[in-house]
Amino acid sequence: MSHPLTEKLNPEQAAAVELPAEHALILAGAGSGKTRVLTTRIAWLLSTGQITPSGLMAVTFTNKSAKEMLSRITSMLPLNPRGLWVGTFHGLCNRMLRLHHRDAGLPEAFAILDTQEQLAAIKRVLKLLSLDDDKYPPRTVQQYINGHKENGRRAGDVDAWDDYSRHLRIAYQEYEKQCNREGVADFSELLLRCYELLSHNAAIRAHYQQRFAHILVDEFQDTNRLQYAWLRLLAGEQGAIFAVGDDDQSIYAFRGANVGNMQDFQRDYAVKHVIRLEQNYRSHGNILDAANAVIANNKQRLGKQLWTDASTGEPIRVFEGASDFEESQFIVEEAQTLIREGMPPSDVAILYRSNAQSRIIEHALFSAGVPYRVYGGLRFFERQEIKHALAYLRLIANPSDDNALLRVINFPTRGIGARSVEGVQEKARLEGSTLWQAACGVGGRSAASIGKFVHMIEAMRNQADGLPMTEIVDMMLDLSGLLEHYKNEKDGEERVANLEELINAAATFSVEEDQNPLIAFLSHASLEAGDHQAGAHEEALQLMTVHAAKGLEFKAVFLSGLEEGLFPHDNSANDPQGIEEERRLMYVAITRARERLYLTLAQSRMLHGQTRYGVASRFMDEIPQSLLKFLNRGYAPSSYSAGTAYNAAPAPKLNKSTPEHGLGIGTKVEHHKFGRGIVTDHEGGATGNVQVNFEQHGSKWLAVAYAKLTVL
DNA sequence: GCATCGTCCATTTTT
DNA sequence: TGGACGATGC
Repeated sequence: MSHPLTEKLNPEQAAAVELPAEHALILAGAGSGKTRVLTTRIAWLLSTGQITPSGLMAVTFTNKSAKEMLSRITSMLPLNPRGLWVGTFHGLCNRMLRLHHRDAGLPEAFAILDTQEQLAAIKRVLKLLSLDDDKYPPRTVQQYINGHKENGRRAGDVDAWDDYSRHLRIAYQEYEKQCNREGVADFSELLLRCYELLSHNAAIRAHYQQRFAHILVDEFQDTNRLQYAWLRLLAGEQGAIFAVGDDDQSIYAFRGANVGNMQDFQRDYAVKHVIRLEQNYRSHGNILDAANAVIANNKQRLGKQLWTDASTGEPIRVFEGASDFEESQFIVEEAQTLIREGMPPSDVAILYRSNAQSRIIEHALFSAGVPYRVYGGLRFFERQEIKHALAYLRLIANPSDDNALLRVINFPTRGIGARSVEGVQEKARLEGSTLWQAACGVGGRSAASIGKFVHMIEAMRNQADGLPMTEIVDMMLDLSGLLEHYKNEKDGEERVANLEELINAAATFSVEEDQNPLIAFLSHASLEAGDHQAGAHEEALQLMTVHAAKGLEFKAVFLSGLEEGLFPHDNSANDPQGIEEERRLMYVAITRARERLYLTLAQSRMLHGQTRYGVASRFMDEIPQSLLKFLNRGYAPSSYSAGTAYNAAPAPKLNKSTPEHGLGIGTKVEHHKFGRGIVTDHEGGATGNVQVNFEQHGSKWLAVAYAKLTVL
């Protein structure tokens, strides 16, 4: 007897959907239908009457997946998505903080600082404290602050043991004060503040604990400690947490994600229900076998093995270019062939480990006239003109927002120079007030221009009251002179168009009845910076980093730059944890492909202005040779890295000539002890030394006369 | 206030 | 190599 909702699911999926109202951990492999399970679970809970829409919460990391989840739920059940608490961690915390802003100690119209704005705010703090930029780089301080917040620590909770750490703590402390004075919250603040709201306020905590009988979490492996603590607080004694995740796809440790939360969750709640979703509906057999083989090398795993009903499919194709140029060339030609044979360009992805690799590929694509789209560019709400417009809107909502004030006090220019601004800042510092308060009472030389600015903002505030959102934006663009400014600017057409698009965005933005539209719109702008660029679904090749590809799938995938140093990246090479994360990244990359996978690498690559000679990635060797098909001239089956590669196409030389001993850069050699390697540098002629990058033993300098190197 | 020059740096990134 | 950012000069 199965429920209609679960009829089309496999046994594990169905079992997960129909679990009792108790804590559960679903280990969902790549392509195993985890979103489907999550949304069907929600629909099942609702349609069987176990819960009402207001009794559940579903948390995701990105707006995209939150939207996806909502739309899938509403397609299964007739529901008003408004009442559902489905959203991102940040979005849901924001929602709670707005509802209880007084208890949370925040002004109603608190602004949300994005990463850039937080950095700007930190720079101001450092300046105020006269902390040296070189010794205390703003970015480091930012990481320090966010790191502590993500572990639930306020400045007062932080340890300091020497001058340096004491200064960092002071900076954190001052930053906290400044944010409170200005009524702003950064991203991690949303979470921490919400956590504190729940932990300090028993009534509010009890309310939500009673309300949310079911809490469903997507991408659980990406949660940080604070998010986990927040979930625990919300669940309380009665709430059931349904956590879905894949430890093998944990690739965000560098930004605080703690895979350990999965084990902690099992332990903390003595989770009885652990279900593995291992049937993959995405990729052909060979691709899955490769992914399984690679990830099997990781020690720290909860354990999973993907399988499929699909056929073995094609072999995985390997191409090794003599240079990065040749590699790109190959990718472009091959992609063109695929397209010619009828594959939709948007179903072909070119993936790389780091953004810098995209340039040469883009160049090749551009030269060949192949349309492509790079993910990860500037997003709508991050554009300069939009940021300026938003700053005005923020001042309307909350004039204490110093960040916003500084951004636009003299933009468009209105005769308030750096000196005048410093004057206001000094006054504010002395009075312990916000810039706005200081600006209101400014006298002296700059009084006139600053007074005009103050009056302008006040006029906007007065006019905005009661107006619909579009008219507020329209009025602001007019009174501020922003639109005028960009209209007069040469090449300003696109910016003008973007500002007009902002009016559109305001028009299509809908708010719930009890919300202040301006505040809601500003939250929306901060929390959903907007899709990367227009034209997401254009018929074009898709270029992106492996990180950005997580969650996506393509018929054909080119995975480029498979060299030691790049993938796995040098910076992760030294610690086992780092290598395991890189390997998970490799696993994510492989499992993006449905039917065809290309692995490409280059013997030489331009990096930081210098030619580097690399060795094939260790991850290549972890894939069984039987799954691979080498497209270049024949490779020996055991190891095809440097040593066994073809020796046609001499590697491009630096400005060094080949020395007498013949061991020029790029020569493949073998050493009796270190094995195969490739010459990467030399000095001192025939009696001198050569630098060899060995496959197994890394880079070494050797004396030519003694080393007994065999040229391969 | 803006342009230009030099210096420094160089995974991955959503909210 | 090239971009981003800060200091310098008009």
